[in-house]
Amino acid sequence: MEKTNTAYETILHVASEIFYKKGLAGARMQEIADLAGINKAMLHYYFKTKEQLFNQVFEKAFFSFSSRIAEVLNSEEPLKIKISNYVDHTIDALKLNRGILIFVIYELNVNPERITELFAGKGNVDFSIFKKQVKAESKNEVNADMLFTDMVALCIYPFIAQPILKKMMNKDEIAYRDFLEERKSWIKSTLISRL
Amino acid sequence: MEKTNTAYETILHVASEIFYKKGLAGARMQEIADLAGINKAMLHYYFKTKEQLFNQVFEKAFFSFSSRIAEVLNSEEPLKIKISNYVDHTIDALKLNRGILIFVIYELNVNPERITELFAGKGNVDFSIFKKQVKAESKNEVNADMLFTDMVALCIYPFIAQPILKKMMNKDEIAYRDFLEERKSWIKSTLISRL
DNA sequence: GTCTATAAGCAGATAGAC
DNA sequence: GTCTATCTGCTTATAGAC
Repeated sequence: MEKTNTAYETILHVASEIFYKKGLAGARMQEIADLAGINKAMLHYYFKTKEQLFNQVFEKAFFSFSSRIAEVLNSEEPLKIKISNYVDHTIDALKLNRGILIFVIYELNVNPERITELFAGKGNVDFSIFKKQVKAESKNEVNADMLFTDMVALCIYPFIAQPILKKMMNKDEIAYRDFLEERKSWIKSTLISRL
Repeated sequence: MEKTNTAYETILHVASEIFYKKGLAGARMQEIADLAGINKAMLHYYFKTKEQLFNQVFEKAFFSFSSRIAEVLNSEEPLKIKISNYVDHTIDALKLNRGILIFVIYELNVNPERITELFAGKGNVDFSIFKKQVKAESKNEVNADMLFTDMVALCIYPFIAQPILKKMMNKDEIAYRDFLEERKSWIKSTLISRL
């Protein structure tokens, strides 16, 4: 599929891969230029500075997480359906690309002030809706903060610790993918048993 | 190698703080020297290269996690006690220093080959003991891989995502610390209900 | 828009006196 | 062990021709 991407988009794409792997300080403009098939001068023509390029990459990456969370928290679905959807979508997405997860976690902690900036922008998540719903749809007066924290934790941790868990549990690539797939129903049953 | 020097210890300590915050590529030898109260030449006298210093810092940080996990997995305690101890110790330790967590996660993913090296060394964790114990002490034929993954996930995620969770849940420093404390019993009850 | 060449500055590492 | 001065190479960024 030969879609003529603009140079701008091509750069953003390859820059993502480099920044995911090496972070802001470790990435090299030369390497990004090489991967994009242009030279450094052209790269600086499209993005004045490295930081500027980095910011574009980060915002895009962050948005891919916050939008999914916002979707779950703000939709009209019943709670159990919401949870089930979140688990499935998150695990499927991270199976395709877990590099983005480490990247966002790291940068969010290296530069936490950025969060304020990003949260002020569009697509804000409204936690109060979720809280009300938990109150209405659970029988056990579940703490919504705990439930939400668990939901995200159980889904993303196996990707964060993937290299070390694979090693510890002695699983190869295929066995680990099966493990991740199995976790979907395991997580759902854990979360729903709390309601 | 004789490493009983005070300067040696001081350097390792301040280097940790810098590397935790900025990673290998982002850290500056000058900054480490300044914080340690020496100059760059002296720094290179004690640690020939930046990588060498980094490796020492990383191994120490990694060991602080793996030793606690090994302790839990290999001890003679009943399963429920083990789990309870792990939750308490992990949350207490991370309350004091969460920077180390982000650091280890990042470097473990940036350079996963390092794991092989470290796992081959001392203090290796033996997962099979834990597996046998779960089989013996649980009534529901619980999947030990899942249980272990959940245990770690539920404890460390609130520290990984601390800045963003604080923002989302609208908690200040004190409220967040209370939340973390509350999680101890919440997590234990979640895990034990699975057994 | 695209390129070559180069400026400007920084960071890791060493030489060598004391 | 400790210091000053310096080397060397790399990296971002720009100037300017086409």
